[in-house]
Amino acid sequence: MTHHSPPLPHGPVRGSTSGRPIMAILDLLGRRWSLRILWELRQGTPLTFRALQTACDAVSPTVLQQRLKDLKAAGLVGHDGSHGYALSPPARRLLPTLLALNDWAEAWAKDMAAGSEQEE
Amino acid sequence: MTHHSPPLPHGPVRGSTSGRPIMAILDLLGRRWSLRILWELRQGTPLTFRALQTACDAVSPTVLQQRLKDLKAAGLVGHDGSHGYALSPPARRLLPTLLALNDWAEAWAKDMAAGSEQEE
DNA sequence: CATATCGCTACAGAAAACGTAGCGCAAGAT
DNA sequence: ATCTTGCGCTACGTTTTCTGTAGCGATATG
Repeated sequence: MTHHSPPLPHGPVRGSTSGRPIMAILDLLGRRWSLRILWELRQGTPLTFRALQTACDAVSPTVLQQRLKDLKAAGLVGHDGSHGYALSPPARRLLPTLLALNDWAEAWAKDMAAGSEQEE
Repeated sequence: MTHHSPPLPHGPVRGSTSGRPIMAILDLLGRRWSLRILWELRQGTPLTFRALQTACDAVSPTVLQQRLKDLKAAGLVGHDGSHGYALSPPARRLLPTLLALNDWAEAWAKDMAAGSEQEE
């Protein structure tokens, strides 16, 4: 486990000392389950720790905890004690991009299916 | 190193057996350096293995090789022997989303800077 | 031949993720 | 008051992934 510093918009992150925000978010989202967590929270309704764990296919609580910590430090998720975890306002502004990714993925799947018609 | 199966649009991936394309891409992009590689290739000009390695802050060749293999299997990058690695047409359609992420990150950085004015 | 760069691999050590178990706490039911 | 249920979260040993460094064979150029 140990303590790594969670990536913040400025300041050095893995793979870049430039402090460019894109590098921080690329680092943060490039960790296992980060993107998935945002995806599962996209509906807007808060999810409890355990509900989130279930939604993420029984991800181990250790990583989920670590990731939520990272995402909280980055100001992307908040935890309302009585309701659960939810996206912060900045994170909600990321949703269109996430949905665009989903659309892209659908088209990509079709491409791949078409492109491998003769093989396998 | 061991061989995991790279995530493909359909078929089971880590954290989901549904075969939904979004799950596959969330898995693939949620691996270290995946997003960064796409980012560094965004300009369109092919990069050699070593140039890409340099661009990604001296990422170890083992992972870069592994990631390129995954991304190739997913049809996101191609390797023209004489020029280098470059984004495939489907991956190029992902670029607007990547640039949107960049824009979002800039705004996010401002949010964070403003939100932590009184602390630290 | 000597040099240089290419893509890529080997390998050992470090870090991250996994899976399982269970803690302390709070609210509801009996 | 006790029993139960679900909560957030932690411990800990195992497995997987990533890292860092070195260097291979191939190709090109002098």
